[in-house]
Amino acid sequence: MARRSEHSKEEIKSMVLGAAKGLIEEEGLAGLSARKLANQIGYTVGSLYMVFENLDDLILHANAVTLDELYQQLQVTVVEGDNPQATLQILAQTYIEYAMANPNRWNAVFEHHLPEGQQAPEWFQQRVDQIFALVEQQTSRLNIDRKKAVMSARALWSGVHGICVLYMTNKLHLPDEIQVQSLVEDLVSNYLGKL
Amino acid sequence: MARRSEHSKEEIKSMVLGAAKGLIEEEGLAGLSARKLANQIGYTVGSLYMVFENLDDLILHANAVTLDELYQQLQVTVVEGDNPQATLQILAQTYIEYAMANPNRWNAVFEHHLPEGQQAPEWFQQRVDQIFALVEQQTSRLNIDRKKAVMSARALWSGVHGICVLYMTNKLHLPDEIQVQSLVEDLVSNYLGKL
DNA sequence: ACCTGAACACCGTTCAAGT
DNA sequence: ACCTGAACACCGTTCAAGT
Repeated sequence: MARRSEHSKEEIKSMVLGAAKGLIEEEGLAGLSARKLANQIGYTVGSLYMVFENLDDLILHANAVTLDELYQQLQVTVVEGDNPQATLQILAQTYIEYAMANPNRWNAVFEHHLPEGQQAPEWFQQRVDQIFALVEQQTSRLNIDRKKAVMSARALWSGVHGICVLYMTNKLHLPDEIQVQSLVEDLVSNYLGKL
Repeated sequence: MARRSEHSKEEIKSMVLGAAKGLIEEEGLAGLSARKLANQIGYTVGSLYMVFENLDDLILHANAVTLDELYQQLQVTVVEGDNPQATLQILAQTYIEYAMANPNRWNAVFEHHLPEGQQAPEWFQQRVDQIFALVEQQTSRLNIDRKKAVMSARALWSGVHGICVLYMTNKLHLPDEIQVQSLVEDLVSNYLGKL
């Protein structure tokens, strides 16, 4: 039993990533397993190791898809004419909207950790940088020097991300009268100095 | 083979939590396992289920110890006479210091997720609230109304936490000339409106 | 009552063997 | 060259059986 060659490596790769997307969406990262993936695409477990180094590599690729999708969504909200402050507000809101719309996939990006010493490969890090770049593009338009613009983008985006993380993991414990959205708005507008 | 009664349930509980602390510290949350824990305390796996509901319950308790320790460290840095702005800066710096000093245990608190629908028990949530309360105590001293003070505490602390998360998981990608500490300082001082 | 040890249903990863 | 299927070394959790 072997030698089927029904699909190219690239085809198998995208079949796996498609299955991974579905599994994470429905059961969370913890619900993902090599055997479940193999089963869904109609191959046996061993086959996964033909196209991915290991599960970590596979998850990294699945998370890259998520980051690309998020980047895409953020990008389309940027309107040329708007001032940077307003654009940053919109970017921040779009970010939590995306997280709330895709909780498990968004979570997977930050839940997943490589073993102790290892760090993510370049192609993955670029996906993260791409998003920071979108923010930096706006902070650069404020009346501040280059270094300050880089810092502001990091500080601001980390801040929005922090609210998102705690909210998504039920650790924010907001009183009912306060919405996450207004918390994000508050953070951004206060940081930028009341519009 | 059975019936030893060498230790009370409470004793076993704290032996397990001690072992868990060590294991997480050295190998991270992923390095924790029921068999390793049992081995370290000189009991068999089944015994763990005498004193904890399951591994999630056990981890929750281990994380509570971490949160208590963090709370303790934050609390001692608050000096009565200082103004709220300065105190908030100190709290924020102490927070990342703690995370950097105890990366794996700090990480475990936020890496750990309960299965889908479940949410953390009251006694755990209180540990999180306790820390927010410390921040709220300071924002309350600013010239703003009650609701704004609650929001500021959440927004500010989430922001600091966000920087911490991305930094600790190597997703911040800071240029060498920028320190995390100055990023935190920047976030807090800008949010509070340049001291 | 306390604890064991074996069992159950799962994991990720490897690799000789089959086509 | 491609893929399988079985094996290996692990998991968390349960529970009859022993003292």
